[in-house]
Amino acid sequence: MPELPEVETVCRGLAPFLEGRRLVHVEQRRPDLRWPFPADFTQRLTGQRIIALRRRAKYILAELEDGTVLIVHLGMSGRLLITQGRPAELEKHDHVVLATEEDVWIRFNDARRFGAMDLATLETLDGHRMLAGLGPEPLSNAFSGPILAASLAGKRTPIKAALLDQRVVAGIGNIYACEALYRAGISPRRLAASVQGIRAERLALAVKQVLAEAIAAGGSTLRDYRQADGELGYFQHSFQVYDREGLACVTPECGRPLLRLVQSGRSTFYCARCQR
DNA sequence: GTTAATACCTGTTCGC
DNA sequence: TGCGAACAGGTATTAA
Repeated sequence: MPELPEVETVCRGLAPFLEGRRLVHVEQRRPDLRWPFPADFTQRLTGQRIIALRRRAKYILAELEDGTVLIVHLGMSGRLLITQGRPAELEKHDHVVLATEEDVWIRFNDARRFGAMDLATLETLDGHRMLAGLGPEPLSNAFSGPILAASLAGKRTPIKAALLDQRVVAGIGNIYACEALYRAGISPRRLAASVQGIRAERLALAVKQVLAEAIAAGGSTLRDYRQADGELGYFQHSFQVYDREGLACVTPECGRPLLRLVQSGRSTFYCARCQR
């Protein structure tokens, strides 16, 4: 389930193989993922040099030499597989295949097809429907306690749901929403509007810490990608509450069983004692 | 205008 | 063992 840290890890892992490289092969193997590909998708990419690879929220952005920007979203099951040389055979759900002049092959594999690819230009990027309206990058100075508090003011929805709202802060998914709330000691059921002052400060800090630690953990797995055939998209990371229903709260003086509840159709994991 | 529910998709897990 | 139901979840769309 790629959230911001996983996407950042994928981006960093791909950059050495793609930045400054020319795409000599672009193969689109079905008409759509979550949405249809642009009609001229392969034509606009083939032969282009990639100038830079970067991330915005959960999107990977590849800037091409003519100003085109390839937008990639991994959805929830999207993976990018890197091989030196053409793969002997493609796997099921390999939907897009790219190759560089250096004979590096990259496959976008996405069983559930919640992923997406689209094209924009540097000029139209900010207004692109996938990117317009995104909130601040949580790891940047554009995100802080006061900014979060202002964004939550008046919101009559649980704080958990608000954290998943990409307009409030970009890049957080279900897992890191749970983890950040646990770390901040805030109940997922708390009204978003009531997260102000010191609580908003704690939550903003928790979001930054949880994401930064996950990126650091992902970075340590990148070394392995560079050696063996790379599968970018997931990495193992240990969570304090996510998917730990019934297990003991890790806070030393607590140890109570963690609970699960469903909020707007999503599982939330939390400790009723440590989170208020 | 805001918030909640639903659709999309398929591999995996669980209960019978 | 086999089968079907439930579940996972990011985001656009629809409903309330």
